[in-house]
Amino acid sequence: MTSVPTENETRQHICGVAVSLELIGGKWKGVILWHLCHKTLRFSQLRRRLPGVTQKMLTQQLRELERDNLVNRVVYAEVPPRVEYSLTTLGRSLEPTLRQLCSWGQAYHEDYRETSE
Amino acid sequence: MTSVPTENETRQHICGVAVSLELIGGKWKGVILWHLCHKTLRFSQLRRRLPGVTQKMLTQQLRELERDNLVNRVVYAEVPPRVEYSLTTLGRSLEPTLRQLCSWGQAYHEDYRETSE
DNA sequence: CCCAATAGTTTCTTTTTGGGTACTACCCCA
DNA sequence: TGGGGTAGTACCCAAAAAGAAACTATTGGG
Repeated sequence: MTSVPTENETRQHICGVAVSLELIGGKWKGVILWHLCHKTLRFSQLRRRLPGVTQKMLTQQLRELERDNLVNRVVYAEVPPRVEYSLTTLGRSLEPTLRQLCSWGQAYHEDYRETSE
Repeated sequence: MTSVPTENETRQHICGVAVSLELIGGKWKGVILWHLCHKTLRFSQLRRRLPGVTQKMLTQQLRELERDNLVNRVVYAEVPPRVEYSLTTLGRSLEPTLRQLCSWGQAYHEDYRETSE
């Protein structure tokens, strides 16, 4: 199971790769999840870790991750407000994949700097 | 190395996850690579395996994958034309990651069908 | 002579994604 | 009284991604 699709198995069989990429693709989601792998973070901490993200984008992406059951959002009724984001069990199950994406991407970046420099 | 970034390591250190997702993100690239993991395919074969893809999108995505050194494009000077796409060594190094994305996505799809049905 | 098949390109349009700016509410603190 | 920190919303706009449709070249086959 979950193997490369064979010649005659390509019918209406949902592609797991497509499903995953719909959930963690886009400019911010993968990176958000990766930071939350490390530890629970509040909104402003996450924001500081994502150079260039706007409040709107961060909120939006977090809401979608929450909707997709990858991230927990916990609001503390304090002043100033505190909202903490953490991975759900399902989100945590992505950790090995994120780890691989991270190390592959770093290796790529190191080996292929020349193309962009 | 390639671990979850620690509190005081978050400076200008490129995020591998972001690099990877830039390369394999989008609606088609991951799936294209996944099919090419299995075997070399010509344009029309790939097209049939990607329900809904237009010629334009497929060409465009393949050109980008080629530019990023993940895919080889070999043109045979025949009539009718034949162009074969295969993974480069670098592309092949993504196989474990794609495998994980695939099985994670399939599991997600099976467990969370209820939300969309 | 016309059609089919392959691997595209071109142009136009729509949809999705991302981003800028301003605004809110709450309370503490000086 | 007013500024700062937190976690947002609302509204509008630009850019990028995706898609639809029509067009090209080539040559073998009927």
